[in-house]
Amino acid sequence: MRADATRNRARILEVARELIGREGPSVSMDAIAAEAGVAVGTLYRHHPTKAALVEAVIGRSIDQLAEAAEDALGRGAGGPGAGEELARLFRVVAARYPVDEAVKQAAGSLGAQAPHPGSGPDGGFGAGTPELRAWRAFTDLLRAAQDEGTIRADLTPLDLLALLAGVPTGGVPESVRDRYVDVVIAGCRALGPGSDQMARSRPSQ
Amino acid sequence: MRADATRNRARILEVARELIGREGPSVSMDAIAAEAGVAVGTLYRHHPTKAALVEAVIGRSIDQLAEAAEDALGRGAGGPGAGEELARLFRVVAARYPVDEAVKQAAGSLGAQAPHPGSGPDGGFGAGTPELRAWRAFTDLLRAAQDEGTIRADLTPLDLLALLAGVPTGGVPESVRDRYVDVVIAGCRALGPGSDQMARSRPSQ
DNA sequence: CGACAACATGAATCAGCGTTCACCTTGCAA
DNA sequence: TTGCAAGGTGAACGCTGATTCATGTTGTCG
Repeated sequence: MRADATRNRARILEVARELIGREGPSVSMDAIAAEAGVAVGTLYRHHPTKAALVEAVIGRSIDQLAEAAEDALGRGAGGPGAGEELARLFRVVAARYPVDEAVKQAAGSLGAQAPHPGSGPDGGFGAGTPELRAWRAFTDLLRAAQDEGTIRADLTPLDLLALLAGVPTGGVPESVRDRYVDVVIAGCRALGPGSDQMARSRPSQ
Repeated sequence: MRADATRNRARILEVARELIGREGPSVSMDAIAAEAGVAVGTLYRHHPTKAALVEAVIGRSIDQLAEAAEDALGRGAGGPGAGEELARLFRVVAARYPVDEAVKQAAGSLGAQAPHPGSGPDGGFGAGTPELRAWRAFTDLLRAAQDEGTIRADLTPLDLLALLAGVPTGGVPESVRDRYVDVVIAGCRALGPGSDQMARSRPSQ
């Protein structure tokens, strides 16, 4: 593949992500092309259709989300901090999401589409894809938090994604957004006895 | 006003609400007109623009939401059941929302748009509108729940609307949806014993 | 340095959608 | 019953935006 092609491919994805995040998935191909400094035709060389481009952007974002989960797992695994790491992860992702509305919607529909009963351990991703590795981290982190009793046991990874996606972020000031995240995190905490202990473990950001 | 005009006006609103709920605010005016059994021109006779039509639909929905709140207030006022009534209200509304995605978005952006500091007691509605009466019920119900210590004191009515709007409902089976509502409600509950201090720092309407 | 395949260009095409308006229909008051 | 204004109709217009493709440009390999 030619060098300029690779460069353009990267820049297109980057610009597309920013514009889709800022103005929603309805940005025109022309706008993306202009911002990227290429002609529309170039967009179509790398992505057969607009839907494909959007999908590529979303895929990359979900990938990054899962990688952050892998990081968190690395820090919180084995120890008692799984729930805390999950909360931190929520904050990080939510903070990044304001420029990423489209991804939110995608994540939400992920939770909607996947057949909850038998979605399997791979979350619907093909075996061997880079997503799979990171997705597993996300799943494992959740399981660890549930095992230690910090997070409600009846929540699936997809539930978490969907809930996270539901946090209203569009145009909301940071302080308010944090409050929303707080609420959702608090709601994910395990109920019943012992929950007073968790009151103390409020996300210390 | 002629009889058939009134009939059409009602039918248009009804159909518009259903279609917007089912397919999002991007349904074409032609589709609405066809489903309602009228010509496009008739739509424009009653609503000067598409945005106006959508706004009318959304307004009616928010109105109904607030009226349900008034009901709940009637049952839970004065007594210790304010928080419980609020939870019930959440469930009712969330159950109705699956056919009402557009309203969700609108409610969410409501929370986003309103200048949180000084949005006043009327939630942005004009004085004297039917919305105002019902909106107040919603506000009062929340305040009652906060005073009795059931709901976090730092949540405003708009926050509740936004959070409620955030519950993913699109294509989600009822059982899952209920779980999501559970999480959000749980998150809205007042925190541990030491947190009642915040009651005083409630944003003053 | 060629030469060629890969790549980029952007005007043209096609489709959908909001909106308008000149022209019929019809409820209803006189 | 009749007149007519309120109401309804739907083809036409203008615009936006996705997609194509004939043509021009440029990396890169021998």
